[in-house]
Order: sequence, then structure tokens, then C-alpha cells
Amino acid sequence: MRVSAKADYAVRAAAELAAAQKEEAPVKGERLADAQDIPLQVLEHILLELKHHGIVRARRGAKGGYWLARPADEVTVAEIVRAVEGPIAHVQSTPPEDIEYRGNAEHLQAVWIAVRASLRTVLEEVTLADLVSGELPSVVGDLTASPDAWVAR
Amino acid sequence: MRVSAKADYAVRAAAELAAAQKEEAPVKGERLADAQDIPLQVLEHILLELKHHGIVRARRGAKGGYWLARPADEVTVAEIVRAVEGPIAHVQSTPPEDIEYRGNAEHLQAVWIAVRASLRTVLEEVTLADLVSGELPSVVGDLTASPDAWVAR
DNA sequence: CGCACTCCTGACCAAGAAGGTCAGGAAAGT
DNA sequence: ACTTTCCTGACCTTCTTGGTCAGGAGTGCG
Repeated sequence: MRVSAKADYAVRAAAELAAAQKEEAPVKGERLADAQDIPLQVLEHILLELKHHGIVRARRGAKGGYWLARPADEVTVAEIVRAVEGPIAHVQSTPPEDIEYRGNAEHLQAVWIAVRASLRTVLEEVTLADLVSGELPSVVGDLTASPDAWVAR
Repeated sequence: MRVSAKADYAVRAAAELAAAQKEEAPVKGERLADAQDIPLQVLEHILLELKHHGIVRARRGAKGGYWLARPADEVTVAEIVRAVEGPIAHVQSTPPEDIEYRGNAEHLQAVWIAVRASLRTVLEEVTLADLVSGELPSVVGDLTASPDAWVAR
């Protein structure tokens, strides 16, 4: 139930790309790495994965670099997390809808499905455009409104 | 962003204990292992952790076994998951409220906080009593109502 | 008491993931 | 040609996961 460094890095790098989208020129990996304090070689691997998933594009050579394949308001955080971490909220590496629970745990499946659905309501709602503008969807606002949400437990 | 086998096992075993709570006699580890198809030795380690967290109690010897330390409607799934997996929704092993984001990723913190909060709305709401009775809280009902929630993405 | 029963605990293990580094190849521009 | 920058795979160390093994310690009963 944790977020990997890779996913965190990927979203941060993508946010930088989103912000640079107006510039009309590719952004070099090194600039992204510097801006977000990510080891360059790690970042390159991540960007490659994002490219394979059709989220970013790239060109090599001088004047080369990376850019988003789509407008920033059409790329969700969920997509990026899935690209680098795989499916969200799997249980023992299998999707919750494929698990059969026995005995008194029968209804546990619905709980895991609800867990996944609740993650989706956040991750699929937030786009890179939201992220860089700071105008987050209302679902995020609602969830972060209580001071309770900001303390560990 | 996945649920470990251990967490899944722990909740299932706890559900069995919740169901057996009326019986007034401890439940043997072996019976739990059989009922939920969990390797006995793995289960014992898990139950030990749950015991250390004050969620279950145990007695050894003949007539020994495990039982819930509290009524089933006072034990949430969140507690059990935390007992065996540690804090929910940490990023790179640090709680999201302790991370400082720079540049265009500044608002990512609020997103991770919202992710954690949304997990809590499910996991802290569902008790073991809910789980065995099948009368899940409305938040689960709402989230699992759409057929969309039941398909992979 | 002696003994069977059951939990308790730590050591151990293989496989995989996480996080990161190294080194070289392949396109693009000047 | 040559530099720049992405592309790719190999490799490394540490930690986690899921699981097994073996023995110790408390509990109840004949």
C-alpha cells in the first residue's frame, strides 16, 4: 500500500514536461533531473517507460529532449502510475475481481474493489494540467480539507 | 500500490476470528489455516504480529488458540493492514506530509495526501463485523455500485 | 508429575523488486 | 566528422516477500 520512488519520480518529471509544454521545444533529460532532483540515469529509464506507454515522446541529438505526447489536461496521474508500477491495487499480484474468497472472508473482495475504486476516484481525476496549475479537482479538495488527513496514523 | 499476501491473509484470518467470537472458546491456528487456505506457519507469524499490536489474544496448550482482543465491530480493516504492512500510502517510505516538493510538482503532496485519505475512508470504515455479516458500510456500496469498478484498467 | 498440545520465536532461504550505476550504441543536428 | 542526447541492456546491492525449519515455552489433563 505504498507509492514507489519510481512512481513519484515519474509524476514529478511529467509535471515538469506539462509545464514546459507551451515552450514548443523538447526538454532535455538533464534539465528534468535537475529540476526535480532525480538521478539522471534513473530518470532516463523512467522516461523510456513513459515513452513506451505513449505518454511522452522524445528526440535524440542536439536540440533533442522529451515532451508530452498529449495535452497536459488529457494525461492523468493514474496513467503515469500504471505505466511505471503496473496495475493499481492488485492483491498478491492478481486483480481483486479474479479472487475467490471463502468462508467468512467472502465479502473481502468487495472491500478490495472499493479500495481500488477509491484510488481511481483520485488518480484518474487529477491531470498534469491540474497538478501544475494547482487547481486540483474538488475530490482532492474535499479529501484534504480536514486537518486529520494531514496527520499520520 | 498493491495489497500484500500478508495483509490479505491477516484480514481473512481476523474475519474468521470475528465469526467465532460468539463461541466463547479460542480458535486453533490450524482451523484458521484450513478455513482460509493459508500456510499454517505463515499464519502463525501473522497472528503473532496481530497479537503484538493488541488486536488478537492467544493462549497455548490444549484448549488454546486465538481470539479477538475486542468486539468485532471495534476492529477495522485499516488496523489490521497497518499491523502487518506498516503505514498506509507512504511515498518512498516517508509519510506524504513530510515530503517537500519543488518546482512544478509542488502540488503533488496534496494528491498523495488525498490518496491516503481516500484509502482511509474505506479501510477505517469497514469493521470485521461488517465483513462477516456482509453488511458493508455505504461508502463501499457506493464505490462498488458501478460495473466500472469491477473491471481492470 | 508427566505429557500432549498449541502457541512463540528466531534463523534461514529462494526469488524478486527497488533503487541505482555503468557502459556502449544509435539517431539527430551542426 | 563530431557532438549532443536519447536508448538499451547488463549489472549491483539492499530490502521485501512468501515461505519453511527447528526448537523453546506456557497450558491443561490424566
